[in-house]
Amino acid sequence: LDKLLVVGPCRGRIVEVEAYEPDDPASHAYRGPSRRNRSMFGPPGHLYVYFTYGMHWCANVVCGPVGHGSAVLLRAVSPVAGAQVMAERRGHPARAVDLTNGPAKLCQAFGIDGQLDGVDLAGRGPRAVELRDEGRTPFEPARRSTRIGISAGTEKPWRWYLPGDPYVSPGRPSGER
DNA sequence: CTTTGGATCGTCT
DNA sequence: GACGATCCAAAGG
Repeated sequence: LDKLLVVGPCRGRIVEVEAYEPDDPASHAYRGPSRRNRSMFGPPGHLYVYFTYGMHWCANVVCGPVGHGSAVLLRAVSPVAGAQVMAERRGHPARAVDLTNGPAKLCQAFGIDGQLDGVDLAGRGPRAVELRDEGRTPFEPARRSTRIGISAGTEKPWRWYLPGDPYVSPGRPSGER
C-alpha cells in the first residue's frame, strides 16, 4: 500500500489492497497449487495475474516464501503518470476515477494481463513491472475493513486503503459505510 | 445516488 | 456443469 506501480509509461500510487492467505477460504491458494494459481506459490516479489468472470484480469503481489501461497491483490491505484494511455485503454470513461478505481480496471489501464503472470517485480526491460518505494508518508494512516466481492472468509478485516482517496474502489464491504 | 441483470469463459468439480 | 478476488449500462428514486 502507498507504493508506486510502474508499467511502461504508466505510474500510479497503490491506494487499496487486500491480503489473501493459504488457509483463507476466499483465497485462490486455499485448495493448493493448480495451473492457474501456480505463481502464488512461487517466489515473493513476483506478480500473480489471474483471469476472472470470462473477461477481466486482476493482479497480485506474491508475498510469502516459495511454496507458501499468500498474495496481496491490487484493488485501486491513483494515477501519477500516463493517464493519457490509461484513458485510451479504458475507452475514455466520463469520470477520471473510473480509470483505475477497481482491480480489473487498473489492470486494463496499465496493460496488465496473463502475459505478465509471474514476472519479477524487481526485473527490468520491456516486460518490466516495478514496485517502487517513494519513501512517502501518507497524509492519513491506512484504514482497514473486510474484503470486497468474496463469499467466504468475509469476516477477515484484510482490506487496507488510504481513507479519502478518490480512487479507492466503489465496492463496499459488508459492515462498512 | 442505488439496484439489477447481463456479459463471457477459464478453471476446477 | 457451476461459479467466480468484476464491470457496465439501464432503470428508478
